[in-house]
Amino acid sequence: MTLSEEDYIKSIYHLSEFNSKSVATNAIAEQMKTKPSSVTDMVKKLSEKSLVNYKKYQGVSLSEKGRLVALSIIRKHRLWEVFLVDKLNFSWDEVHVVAEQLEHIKSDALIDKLDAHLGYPKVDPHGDPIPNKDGVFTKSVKKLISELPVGSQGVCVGVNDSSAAFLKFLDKNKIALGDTFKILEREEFDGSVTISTRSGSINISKQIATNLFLEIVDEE
Amino acid sequence: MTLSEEDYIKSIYHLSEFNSKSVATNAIAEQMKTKPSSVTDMVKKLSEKSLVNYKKYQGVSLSEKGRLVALSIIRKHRLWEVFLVDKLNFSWDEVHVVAEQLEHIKSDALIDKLDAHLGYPKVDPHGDPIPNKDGVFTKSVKKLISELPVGSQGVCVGVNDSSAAFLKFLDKNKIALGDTFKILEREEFDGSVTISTRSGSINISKQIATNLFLEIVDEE
DNA sequence: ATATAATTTTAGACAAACCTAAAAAATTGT
DNA sequence: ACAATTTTTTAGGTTTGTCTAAAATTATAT
Ligand SMILES: [Mn+2]
Ligand SMILES: [Mn+2]
Ligand SMILES: [Mn+2]
Ligand SMILES: [Mn+2]
Repeated sequence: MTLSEEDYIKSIYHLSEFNSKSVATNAIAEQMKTKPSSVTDMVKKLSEKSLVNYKKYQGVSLSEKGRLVALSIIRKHRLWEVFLVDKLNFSWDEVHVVAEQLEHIKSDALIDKLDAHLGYPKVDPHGDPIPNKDGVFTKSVKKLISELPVGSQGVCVGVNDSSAAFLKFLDKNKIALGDTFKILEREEFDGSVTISTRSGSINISKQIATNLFLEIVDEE
Repeated sequence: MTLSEEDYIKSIYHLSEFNSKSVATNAIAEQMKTKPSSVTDMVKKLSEKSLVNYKKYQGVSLSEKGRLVALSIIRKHRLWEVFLVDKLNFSWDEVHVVAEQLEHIKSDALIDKLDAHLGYPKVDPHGDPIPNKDGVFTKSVKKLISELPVGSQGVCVGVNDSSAAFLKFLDKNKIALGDTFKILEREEFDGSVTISTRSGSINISKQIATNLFLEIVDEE
């Protein structure tokens, strides 16, 4: 598999991660920052290799084989992110671009040993699950703050957007994974939400609320 | 710089490391496992970029700019090798192929932090020096066993051949970097050498003797 | 010195991954 | 229903790095 093929496979995986339907050529082009015609070329090649299901004009979806390839790249990406943060002291907003390169290094022994060296982590620095060798991972029961009712309380376990801009914003506002938040109030007008934190309560915009995952704590 | 350009630059560096003359097209082709015509193409491109000095039919040599590029890749290669051996418990015969990929990862911050994480090592697992950021490294005063007179005593500090086959041979014969050897006898007939080790004395073939470096210990 | 051999370069092709422009198909609005 | 718009594909080209075969140059041997 070439680097480019791997990035396309990963892109298709992420685009179909939640809606499960087939992915549009234009959507892939946008995510990969290429032109739709380039996507068509690549999709044909991936189809030849039985990595995707493709019929002209009908969009594309990963085959089981393609899904496993995607998960093995995602496994590598996230393990490297853990390494960069835990061992090399990168901050969580810097690791994505580097992991984007490291994920393509080909060596099973390397990933096995890296996994062991890191103590078999289950999630990456952004709270995303790390699949095991066989592509198995536990999808945690996390919900976006924007989708939770007022009164909910939970631990912040992940971000929906892992752009450096968003992560730096969180750092600046002293919001980190592992923090416990309670949803105090939602403003119907603009969708902003007031949450309680260790250091008092703050109001976060709707955009922030749609990018922060909580794992609900039972309120007995 | 593309991955391929980097590998060519590194190859030219290694081929001119000791003889200092210009490097032949065929020599590069052999090392890179490509055809001479491919080398000519690439050498023209590198010449365009002022990374090498090249005149038709006259061979090629690195420019100062090219030399610095070579050393920065070698720095990355060797730092990754240290990481693989020291942190991930690879054996010294397994690391070269993986480092061959890792050396092309582009991130200055990554290499700086890796260097710090490893405690600023001066040599790689094969005894080869690690250049600093500016391409400076101390070339140690090591000599091949085959070039030393009988009676010399020194510490084994490096290998000339880092192929897995040779390194495994050394492991099997309990020869490791850091061991102290004394050259007891040289057989003129076949160039084999008898050396004393901790565990007695052994006879090594001329081929082995031309691939092991000693750093001479003053014999006061 | 000159024929022979080896080395190096050129010419022309190919695959991978991208592009632009135009054509084809699907979707949408009235 | 069907015209307009959007999406997707096709056709044809480019760049990078490779190849084979042939030509040019340099080195070697008698
Ligand atoms: Mn990538
Ligand atoms: Mn991540
Ligand atoms: Mn390499
Ligand atoms: Mn080495």
